[in-house]
Amino acid sequence: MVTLEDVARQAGVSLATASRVLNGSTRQVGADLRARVERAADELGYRANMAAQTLARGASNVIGIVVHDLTDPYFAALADGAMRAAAGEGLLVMVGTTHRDPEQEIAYVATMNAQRVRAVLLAGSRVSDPEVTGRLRRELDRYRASGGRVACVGQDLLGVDTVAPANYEGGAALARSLAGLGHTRFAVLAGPPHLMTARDRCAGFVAAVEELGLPEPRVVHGPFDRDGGYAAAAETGDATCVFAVNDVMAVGALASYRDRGVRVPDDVSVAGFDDIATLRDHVPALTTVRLPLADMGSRALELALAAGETPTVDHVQGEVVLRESVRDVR
Amino acid sequence: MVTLEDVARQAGVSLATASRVLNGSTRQVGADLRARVERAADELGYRANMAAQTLARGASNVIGIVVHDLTDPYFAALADGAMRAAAGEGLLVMVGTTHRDPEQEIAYVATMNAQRVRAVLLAGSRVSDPEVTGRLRRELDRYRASGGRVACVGQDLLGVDTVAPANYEGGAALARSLAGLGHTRFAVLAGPPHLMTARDRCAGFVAAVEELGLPEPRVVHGPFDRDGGYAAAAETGDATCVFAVNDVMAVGALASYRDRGVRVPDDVSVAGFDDIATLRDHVPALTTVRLPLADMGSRALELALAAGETPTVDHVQGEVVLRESVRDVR
DNA sequence: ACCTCCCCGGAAAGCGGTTGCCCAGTCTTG
DNA sequence: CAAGACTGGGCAACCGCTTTCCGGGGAGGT
Repeated sequence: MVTLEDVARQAGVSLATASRVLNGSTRQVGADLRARVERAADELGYRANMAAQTLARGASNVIGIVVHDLTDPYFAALADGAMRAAAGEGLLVMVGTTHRDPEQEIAYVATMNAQRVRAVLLAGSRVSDPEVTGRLRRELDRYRASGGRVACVGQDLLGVDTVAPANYEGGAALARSLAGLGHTRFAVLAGPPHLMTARDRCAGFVAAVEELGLPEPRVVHGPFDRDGGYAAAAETGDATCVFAVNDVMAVGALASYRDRGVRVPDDVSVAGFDDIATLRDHVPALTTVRLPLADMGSRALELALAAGETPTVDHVQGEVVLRESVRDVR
Repeated sequence: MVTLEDVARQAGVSLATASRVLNGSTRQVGADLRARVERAADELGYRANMAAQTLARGASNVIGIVVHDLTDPYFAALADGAMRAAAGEGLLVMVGTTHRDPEQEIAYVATMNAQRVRAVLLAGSRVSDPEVTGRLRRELDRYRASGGRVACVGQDLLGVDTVAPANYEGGAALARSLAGLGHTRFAVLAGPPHLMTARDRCAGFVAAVEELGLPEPRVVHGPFDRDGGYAAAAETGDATCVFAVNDVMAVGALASYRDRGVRVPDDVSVAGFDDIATLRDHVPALTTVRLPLADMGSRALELALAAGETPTVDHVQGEVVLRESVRDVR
């Protein structure tokens, strides 16, 4: 392991000079010494020890991102947006995946605190359990107390900078669009009852439907993933239009209908939420609410890095995208 | 920022004792002192500074993963597998995305070396440019010279532990299966010419076709992504069966045919490679070569962590999965 | 010719932990 | 009961780098 000292010795200069040459400094170093140091470093294959730099400088150039599941394209897109933004700032990214375990999320915040990362981004839905949220919040406070910055994508209930997708409004807008096509009997594949994102989307949808004076949608709960959508789709009764609270579930629902010989959109219309890029070529093309996921990720990083006294909440609107998975029944 | 010293002072013990209580050690500490330290740490909200620990211990508990693109489900699955394995070992993961820029890949290796990560996993196809590969290799050697471990998913040309999907054999097996269905006129959406993974899959396919005495497939190059597949599909001539060297391209090709009114599989059969989970509900269901991506990711981590004198190369076979996107023309 | 100021090099004090070593007290054990 | 074996606590020397402060020497001013 070659250290700065080795380089300095080989170059015949002091540690200070070598440090100034190799790792940036306001101070100038004479051209000849500078060249000597650079040559020595190159010959020896020197790489600065970042742990030492972090310790000495008291600040690291790493940020942390905590997501539920990288194989879920929703989080992948979010993470990618944040990582591009981070790369633009010269920051490295440390990623944690919780696989939807809130305890893991708390543990990751603690770990990233220990890493003294510059900022932590929490992506993914909060759960409604106040006890868990409280513990997470305490852990975040502890981190912020020592100078850490935090931003969150999802619900605004941690008292930190947040990029909040308009889940409720998106659900409502979608409901109005679908009703506009003449649908009256709706069902919602609502995901887990405690997951805020799922709940808000569902609630917005249901509220809008009722506001239009239409019959209350049947709400079917289940897991938030493809298989959850598949299973829940079996219980949509006589609804002519089904809203799955995310695209991945919607795709599961489509598969379920296909397997059972139910035609989409002829027999039943299906809509999702998120507009996942990987799923855009699905047949039938999925009606959905588009969220600018990559932008949301990079925006979250911006928020975290900006000084911000009082927490900013960025509401981002979704855009209803009507595609062939829904039928105009007027 | 609360330090160990603060905790020690508050607990009225020495630094050494506090360290032994809080950050594990072979040495025992008396029950009363232990309790005092723990209480103090909790009251103060102490979190060990990992940079300091890394420096003092001379080893970090972080591993690095370098992928091309997280939003590509292939890499997401690989990364997820590796991350699960890492979590099982109590390791944290630092992720770098190169967006297919080989220079970025080299830069990330340098950075992760600086971070003194325990191991680096390089996922994603190597390119055939020997100059770039040489520089990457030198950077890796530099890292390994200082005790770093490296494993790679893809081609075995860096002289490190490698998980090598049998791209050539997979392509060949697929060709034989398709020929077995009676197809004779093939085309290959071959991706970029310099990308090893794409090249191997294509080469295996072409070789098997020729070995069967069938006419040489038409090979169309283009980008390795969805749009590349879409564009290339326009140039498949009179082929009755088209092999896209990955699933994402295949989906692009399907979209292209759909847009042009070419029916799949009636007019043309389409096959991909990888068996991406997110795409399994695609219609028509994609014939492909299944790769156990998550396993490959975790296996790569294992290889990297194992002591291994001479580099191990793990060949992983793909499995042809016939689905509706190909037609039996016998 | 002298003084000041600036520029650049080096010595050394941290940054926040870990751990080898010494030491006092308590336990065995012959 | 003396002597060796443990136990558990603390001191202090690092780990590799940054940065403050000090000093020497050359340039510029008078």
